[in-house]
Amino acid sequence: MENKLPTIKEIAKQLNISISTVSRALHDHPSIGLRTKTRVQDLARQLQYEPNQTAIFFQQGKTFTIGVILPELSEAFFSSAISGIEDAAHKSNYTVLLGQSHDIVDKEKQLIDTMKKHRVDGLLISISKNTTNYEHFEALQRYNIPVVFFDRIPKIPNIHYVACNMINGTVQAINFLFKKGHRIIGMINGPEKLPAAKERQEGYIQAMTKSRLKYDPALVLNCDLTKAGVCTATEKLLTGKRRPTAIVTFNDYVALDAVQQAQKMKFKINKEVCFVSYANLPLNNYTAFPPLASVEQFPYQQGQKATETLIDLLQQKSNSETDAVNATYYKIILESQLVVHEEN
Amino acid sequence: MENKLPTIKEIAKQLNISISTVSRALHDHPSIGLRTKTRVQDLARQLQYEPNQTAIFFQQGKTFTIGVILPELSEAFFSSAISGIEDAAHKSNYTVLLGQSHDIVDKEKQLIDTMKKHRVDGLLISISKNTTNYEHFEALQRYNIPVVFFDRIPKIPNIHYVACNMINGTVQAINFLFKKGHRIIGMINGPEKLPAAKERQEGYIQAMTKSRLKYDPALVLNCDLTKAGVCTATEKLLTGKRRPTAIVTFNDYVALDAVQQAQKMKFKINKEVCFVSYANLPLNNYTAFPPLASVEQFPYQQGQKATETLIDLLQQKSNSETDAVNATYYKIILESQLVVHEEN
DNA sequence: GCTTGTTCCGCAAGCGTTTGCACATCGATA
DNA sequence: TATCGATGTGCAAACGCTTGCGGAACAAGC
Repeated sequence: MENKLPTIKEIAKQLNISISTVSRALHDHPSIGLRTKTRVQDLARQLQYEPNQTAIFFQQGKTFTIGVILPELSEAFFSSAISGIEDAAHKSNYTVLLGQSHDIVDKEKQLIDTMKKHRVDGLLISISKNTTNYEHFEALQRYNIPVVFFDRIPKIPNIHYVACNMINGTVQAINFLFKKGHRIIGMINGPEKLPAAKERQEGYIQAMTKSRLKYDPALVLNCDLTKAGVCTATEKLLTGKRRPTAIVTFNDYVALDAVQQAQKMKFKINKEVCFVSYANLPLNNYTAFPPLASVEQFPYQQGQKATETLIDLLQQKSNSETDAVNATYYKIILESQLVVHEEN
Repeated sequence: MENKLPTIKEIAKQLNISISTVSRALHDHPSIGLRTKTRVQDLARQLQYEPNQTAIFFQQGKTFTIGVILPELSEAFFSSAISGIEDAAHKSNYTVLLGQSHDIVDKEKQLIDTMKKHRVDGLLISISKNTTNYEHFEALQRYNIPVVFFDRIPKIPNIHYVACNMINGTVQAINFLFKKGHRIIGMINGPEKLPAAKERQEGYIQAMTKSRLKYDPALVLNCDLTKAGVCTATEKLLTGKRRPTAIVTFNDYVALDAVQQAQKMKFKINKEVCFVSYANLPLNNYTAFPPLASVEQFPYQQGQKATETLIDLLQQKSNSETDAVNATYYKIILESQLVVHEEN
């Protein structure tokens, strides 16, 4: 029951050599003779020696850890993203330190602090939707710890980020509906201030004008994404002057709520009104009236890509000791993509 | 652009006092005079001093980090669990180091190694379903790093774990169906070797015998949880000699697949055959024929509880330096609970 | 005046590792 | 024989922080 873990010092003592020799032997340093090298390695194995990473972290000023801060781990989008992050990190021998903000700004700040204290090498952040002040992010720059934002991105200059272009997917969605003969197309969007909502609206406008349908603001409704909000919006659209025959909804859950509301109003789904949405969650395979199509945002890939660029950044940093204020900022945009569901 | 972060040494130099005084001043040590204490604290603030945690981790041999290893981050159950874990950890000022095994034994081993190297204070593990050899877990004991298993628990003695008792929930499910008049009740279970499946079956048998219904093994089918497997099982049950009027399924997804298959076979759902399942996922609110009821397993709470007991363990450990081989092993069982869905 | 007790502070060791540099040994070369 | 590369090894500093212990300075008590 030797409680103390073996150290190189211990090995050195037993072999009557210096600790530096042991260290080098364990690292296959060329200047160590074969004899001693094998002696050291054998004893190390026998003692089940494992280097104390905390000492190494400390000594090297590097932890091979990347911090991840996101709003809600249990949300499908983020749990896919974190999965991609973990996989990518693991591939490059990095480890993931995790924190969720629950969309609370204070907790977000706390987490950044914790991460800073833990001396993470870099940070991956998807910001809380209530964050309006970005000082705590800018502070990170001064600490020289690289950040890559993803999905939810603050409106500040000179940052790295990975995001998914919703405009393109939205255009695809509208075109899809247009080809099916729809001419009056509504949209139940998210909260106005949400960037994700703005992009969807922009795509909507682009596609509508390009299709020579006029853009009618009355057909685009913002809502708070609660069930009640969605129902209200649905009702408003379906009882409005120009009743849409198709509705694009902010995400799959909104679509489901909207479908329910439409049914309650005795509309025949897919006959009198049909839906298209975002996210493409697996549950679409099971619901009674899934949206006809859904815009996939590739959360796993976003997480993966964000991690890869962060690790890139870290490697650049350690290579160029010159610290050549490498003022290139990665702005990586994945394209969203419309997935049309089987029509059965 | 001072790249170097301030250290206590820096503060000491500027104030012309020793670093030990600075250290103590920053910790409000009683033996430091008020004057110097405030001087130090002021300068620290001004310099935006932050202690280097890696140095502290190293020095104290403690990282305030707990490692979490689970099979799949993007699965609803685990993402809820990790959410509970993170919340509980954060409350006690611990941070979460994350890894997913993807149910691959080798990756699980690797992760344990990484965690060990990172000198996590403790470990939370839900084992890969392919893990049959438990040596790598037992090795942890020798390193004196406490482990709390949750949900998926290895069959080895003397471990701490948190789990959810599925027997009780299953009994509730069967009783629920019994009260509704069902007398022939089938079960589409998971893979035979899966402990979760065994428990469900045990609950099934208990409830059936207690209700004076005889236990008919032909009514309990194992499947591999793929869509095809579920369909086969469903078909077999519904064309069998004793056709069940109700079926308990391994989880909500299985229920949905089974419902689809039953419909394909022209059975009227909820009339000729109805379903009860496990997990109680939110998607049940949206599907055409959700199970009548679902056994909730409280993943968030399981994660939370596991984290709390782990932290308990850690505190005991640091308190009793006596290392009084505290041979009490926590075996915490949460009760699952049947949630009956609105009948509308 | 001497002892005793406070109050405040510094010295230095130690945590485990890496690494620049110096040094010893030795066979080979001039 | 003196010089010189190799080749192999050790010394010691450094990373930033905590903490046991010793000690200076000063006031109070006898």
